[in-house]
Amino acid sequence: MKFLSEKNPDPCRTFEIINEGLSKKAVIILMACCSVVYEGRARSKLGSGDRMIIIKSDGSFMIHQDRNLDPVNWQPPKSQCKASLKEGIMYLEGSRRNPTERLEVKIKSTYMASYFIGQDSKDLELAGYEENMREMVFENPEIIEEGFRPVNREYMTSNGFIDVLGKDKEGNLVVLELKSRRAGINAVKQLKRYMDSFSDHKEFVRGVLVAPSVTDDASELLDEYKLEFKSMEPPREFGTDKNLTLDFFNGF
Amino acid sequence: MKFLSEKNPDPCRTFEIINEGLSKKAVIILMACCSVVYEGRARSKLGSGDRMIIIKSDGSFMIHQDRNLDPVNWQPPKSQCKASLKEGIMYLEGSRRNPTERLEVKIKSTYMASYFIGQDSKDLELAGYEENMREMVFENPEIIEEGFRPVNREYMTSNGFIDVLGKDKEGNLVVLELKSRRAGINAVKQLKRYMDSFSDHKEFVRGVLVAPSVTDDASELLDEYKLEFKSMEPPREFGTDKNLTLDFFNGF
DNA sequence: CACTAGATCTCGTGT
DNA sequence: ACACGAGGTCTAGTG
Repeated sequence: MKFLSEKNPDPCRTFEIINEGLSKKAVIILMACCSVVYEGRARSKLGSGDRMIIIKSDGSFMIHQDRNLDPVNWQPPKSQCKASLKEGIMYLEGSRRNPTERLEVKIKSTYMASYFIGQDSKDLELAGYEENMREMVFENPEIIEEGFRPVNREYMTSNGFIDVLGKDKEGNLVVLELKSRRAGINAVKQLKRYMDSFSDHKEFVRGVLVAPSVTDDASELLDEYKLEFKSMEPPREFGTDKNLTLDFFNGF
Repeated sequence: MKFLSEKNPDPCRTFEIINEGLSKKAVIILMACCSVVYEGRARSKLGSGDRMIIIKSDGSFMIHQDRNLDPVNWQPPKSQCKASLKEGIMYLEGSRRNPTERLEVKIKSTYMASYFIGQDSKDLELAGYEENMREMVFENPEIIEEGFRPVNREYMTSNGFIDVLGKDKEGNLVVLELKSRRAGINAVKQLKRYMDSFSDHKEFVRGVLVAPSVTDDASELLDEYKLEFKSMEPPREFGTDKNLTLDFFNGF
């Protein structure tokens, strides 16, 4: 990895380092005392304080305080970033169109200015999502109940897409609503709305909420609507190489 | 601001710097080649690559790649973070309970290790939200229409909270659904659901979607449901000092 | 380009 | 602690 890092650079030198980093498509990291204004989808201002400023090579621009996961101000990937020096003071501007928005950072003093050019080709492999549950239901329908057969995934109704539409062993239509986390009343209402789009259907239609667990009020609402609940955890195997899961915390 | 930053520290020195930063409740920043595994609400693994690792003083823990706004792996505020050295290799672990989850980072090599102890007491001031619209409607009801009087905010129905419930000059109940941005069909459906909870009401009830604009399909749906639309921009004044908005981009 | 729906959403707020 | 709603949500996937 190529990188440059300097401590307590003056505004002029900070300006140089940032421009060098921008032209090299590096990841830029500043620790600085700064104030921020934003105008675009909303509008915000942030008074003076010590923060971390990050500009990534894809145009992502973030200002992080010493608290919270989320940046206090930011600009999404592909935004234009440029530095400027006015009357000896450094400004950073991130802007984009569609929607039009602008972020301006006034740098009072810089404690550290750095940029990094590294290698990172690997993407995250993930498991434990609703999508994985859907796959599992199609691969092994019996986990819903004996005789269950999935028919459609992402079945379109006037009230949105049904996660899984299937039939039980009696031939009744079954609407599945999948949630990878504990389901609340909104999940039940969502399922109910899907059920409503079958209100003109002649035969009986079952609705089943499939999730690891439900909240108490959601459970009551299920009873009220005569809907069912099936407890299921989202599968946690990685797609490609199942052996990876055997020594998950050792062999990485 | 107090800080320490070293280039290319060996694993042992990296270990020291991180422990120093943790004990001082500093913000720690590492640039390192690392691999990551996560297990908790979901499960993930990330192969080797150059990344930025941030540990904030509130326990927030993030691994950022050179792309995207969001960290590729993370642990929320208040999680426990500790470093360890096994057979000359540095590991970072972030963990918490409720839900139980664990993030482990294996550090192959460190390009830079730093920690910072700064001052930042300022919080973000925001404007341009639904809440501000609601305030505006209560302070100046005539902007909805002549004779309009707000009665309740956050009025509870079986289908959720109504943004603003009021009466028009004829005494008819009026349900307002506020959106700070262009409203789509979901906003109309939401308003429709609120209207449904008044279906047993004897008198006529009006439903008005209040937003800067609506999408075409939302407009059609409004007609179909016999609901109204009132164009309104969210206010963009800051709560405390309205003068701030006059020279928004100058006086910061 | 828009629109949809999920997320280790995060974050605040109310109970 | 839990549940719920809003977000400058972000992000990936379709049409």
